[in-house]
Order: sequence, then C-alpha cells, then structure tokens
Amino acid sequence: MSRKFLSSLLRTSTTHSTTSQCHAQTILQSLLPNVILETDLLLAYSKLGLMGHARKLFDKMSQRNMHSWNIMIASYAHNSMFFDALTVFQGFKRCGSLPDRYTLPPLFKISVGIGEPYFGWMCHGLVIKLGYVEIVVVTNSVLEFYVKCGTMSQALSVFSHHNGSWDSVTWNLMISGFGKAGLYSDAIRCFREMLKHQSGTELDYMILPSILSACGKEGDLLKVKEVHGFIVRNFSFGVDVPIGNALIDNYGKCGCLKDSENVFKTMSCVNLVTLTTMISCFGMHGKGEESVFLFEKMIHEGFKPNAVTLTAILASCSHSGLVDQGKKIFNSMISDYGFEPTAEHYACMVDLFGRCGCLEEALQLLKRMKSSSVTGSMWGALLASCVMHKNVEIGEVAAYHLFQLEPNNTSNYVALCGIYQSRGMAHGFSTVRAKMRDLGLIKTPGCSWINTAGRAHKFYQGDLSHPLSDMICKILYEISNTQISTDDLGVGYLLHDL
DNA sequence: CTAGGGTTAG
Repeated sequence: MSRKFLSSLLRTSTTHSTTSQCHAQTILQSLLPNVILETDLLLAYSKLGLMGHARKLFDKMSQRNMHSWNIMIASYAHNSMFFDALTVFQGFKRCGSLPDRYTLPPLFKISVGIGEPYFGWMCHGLVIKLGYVEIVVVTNSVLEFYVKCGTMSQALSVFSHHNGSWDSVTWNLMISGFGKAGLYSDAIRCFREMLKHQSGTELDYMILPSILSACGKEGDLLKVKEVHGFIVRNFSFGVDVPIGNALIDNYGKCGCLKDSENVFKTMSCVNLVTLTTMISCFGMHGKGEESVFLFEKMIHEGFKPNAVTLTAILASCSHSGLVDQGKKIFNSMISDYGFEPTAEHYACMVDLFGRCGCLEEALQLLKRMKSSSVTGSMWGALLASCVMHKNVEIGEVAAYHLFQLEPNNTSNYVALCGIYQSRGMAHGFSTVRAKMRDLGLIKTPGCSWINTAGRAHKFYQGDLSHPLSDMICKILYEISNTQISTDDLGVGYLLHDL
C-alpha cells in the first residue's frame, strides 16, 4: 500500500479497526517518520475520541506542522479536556509559531471551559492583531465567547463592528445570546432585523429553537403560533427533535398544554430532552399524574433519566401534592440508578414535603445532611413552605440559617415577617423589621409594567398614581369577571415581512 | 484542523 493510498484511507476512516490497521501498515512498511501520514493518523484517532493514542503519536513526532498542532488543540477542546489543550497550546507558543484561523476558535472554547475570561480577551486581541477579523468563523467564535461570558454588550460590539460580513451562525448566536441573557424582546428584535437583512434567502432552521424560546419566555403565545405555522409551511421534513422540543416547551410556557401534547404526539423521533420537557409541562399545569405516568413509561422504554429529568419530575410531584410518588421516585433513583442527588434535588424534596404541610419531615431531611452541604435554596424552600402553612417554629429555624448564609437577601426577612404577621405576632414582626433597618435592607416593591405606543407605564403594588388609574381599575375588574380565550389576545405579527 | 439550536428551579 502506498503512502498516498494509506493517507486517503485514513482521511475517510470512521472505525478504530481501519485506523489501527493503517497505523500498523505505516510501521510495517517503514513509512514513518512522515509528517503527512502522522498527521492523518492524528486526525483519525482524534475523530474517534481516542485522545490517548493521538497524544502518544504526537509526542513521538520528530516534525510537526500547523495542521498537527491544530488537530491536537481542537480535539482536546472538543472533548472538554481543556487543560490538556492549553498545555499543547503553550508548547506550540514555545516553538515560536503564531496561531492561524484554525487555532483560534478552539482557544475561545478553552477559555470558557477553564472559566478564565482573561485568556479569551487576550485571544480576541490576537484575532485583531493577526488580522483574522474578516474570517467569519473566527469572528463568530469571538462572538460566542462573549455570549457564553454573559456579556451581551461586548457581543453586540463585536457584532456591529463587522457590519455586513455576518452569516446565519452570527444571527443565531446573537438571538440565542439575547435569549440566554433574559433579553427576550432584544432577541425578537434581532430576529426581525435578520429577516430584513436576508430577505429572499432561505431561513436557516437552526435558529428556530432560539426564536421560539424567546417568544415563549416572553409569554407571547401568538408569536409562538406564528413561528409554528411558519415551520409547518416551510420545512417539509416536519419538526426535527430540537424544534419539536422547543415547541412543546414554549406552548407549555404560554399555557397551551393541549398544543404541547399535540406536538409531542406527532413527533416521529424523541429524545430524553423531549420527555423531560413534556414532564415539566405537565408539572407546570398541575398534572402530576400525567408526569408520573410519562416518567414511568420512559423508564420502561429504556430511557435513562438525568439530573434535569429528576428535578422536573420531583417538582411536578411537589406541585400536585404527590408526596408518596415523589418520595418513591427519589429513593429509587438513588438505589436503582446509583444516582447522586444534587443540592437542587434536595431542595425539590424539601419543597415536596413542605408544600403539603409535612414541615417536620422536611426539616429532618436537612438535619440528617452534613450541615455544610445544606444550601440556601433548601432552607429557602423550607421557609417558603412555613409561610404557606404559617409555621413559626420551623420558619424561625429556616430563617435563622438563611440569615447566616445570605445576610443581604431581603426576601428572607420579608418571609419571616409574613409568618409573624399572619399569626398576629406583632412583636416578632417589629423585631425583624428593626433588624432590616439596622442592616440597611430595603424591600424592593413588586412592580409590573406595560409598553403601549412606545411608552412604558409602571405600576407598583397598591399604586394609584397613574393618571388613568380609575379607569384602569374599572376595566381590570370587568376583565377579571370575564372568561377570555387566549385567541383573543392582541395581534403582534412577527413574520409579516415574509 | 475552526463557529450556531432544545430540558429544571424558587
């Protein structure tokens, strides 16, 4: 077998056996050392995730080119082995070479992976200095870095500096970035902007989950329906799994459980995320029995629940008062699946016991735990249950722990006050209020607002300062006595440009 | 050899 033939065989190899047979041939025929062949082997092993094999080869190479360094750095980053990737990159720098367009994107992944933004900022500097800003893949990786750091202002600045050289990945990063940052209306505005820029060209279906999630979290059912209609009209393959999952989730968030179920039923292929989403939708709508039924069905079908699934089913049991089922599921996850419950799961269990009034049982659960592993969210769940059931004794215990753990969290003081107030204990009430004053804590009042004709109108609790408040209250009173279907909500077209 | 989508929680 010639060098050329082995090379092309390796470049298309997808199995361990082909790769190692080629490797054996290179040795048998004394074709090594040879940079091209060794680099081909490197890539073949990396693609199979066999980083140990790749590394052994790489260390023995007497000569390396940019390609070989890039493969090592990118593959380590791809397999979340960030420190190994960094070590290789440092070795690369010691050779006096400069990164190229293939080296740079994985470096941003490394920076996020090791939680070290300085490294990413430095790499952004390199991108500019070495003149790679015009390469859209490189600039997109910079954009993604800022999105993952949660600094949308920086992402926006990168975005606007490269006016014109965007592609659909750029838009998707911006839309999903705004969504992840909770800036849903910005995400929707960005989507509209995108439609303007690329009218006529086909819409990339990868952005649909991002835009659906922005519409759903904004609670805008009409826009969710609009995007759904658009999907049905334009994508003949029907829904792929992530799009189906996003539809289920966002119909659920907008209060249309029936539509979630319909999407779920028509999906030809589902995964763990689909099932978890559907379980949590049932839970959100107080359908605990349906959640448990689906959970048991998925286990029967051989799905292995993950930490998110467990949180969803426990929360669902809790909201529907299914204490025994919740307890059973929690215990079986530990014994049957060797599941290591996280702090969130314990918080769910406390909520499960607490919500139904089993406050003593909830407290015992926390007392049995090592005190250093009891988190604020667990005591917080207990305190919330004590407010619900007006329990002073356990409420004080939970509040005491919370005051230690999060001394500046105003809502804990307010919750304890609420318990005293509901039991008519004026002394306790004023003591906590005084403590809050001493600590300089101010309760931020609940507030809601509405945008009409480009103006925002704010309303605080019990606030009648708005000039039209008389009329507003009268209309609100009428509305609250009228049955309204979600179809009657106002019209706000999203896709009218299409 | 480089970039993008979906799930929990109060």
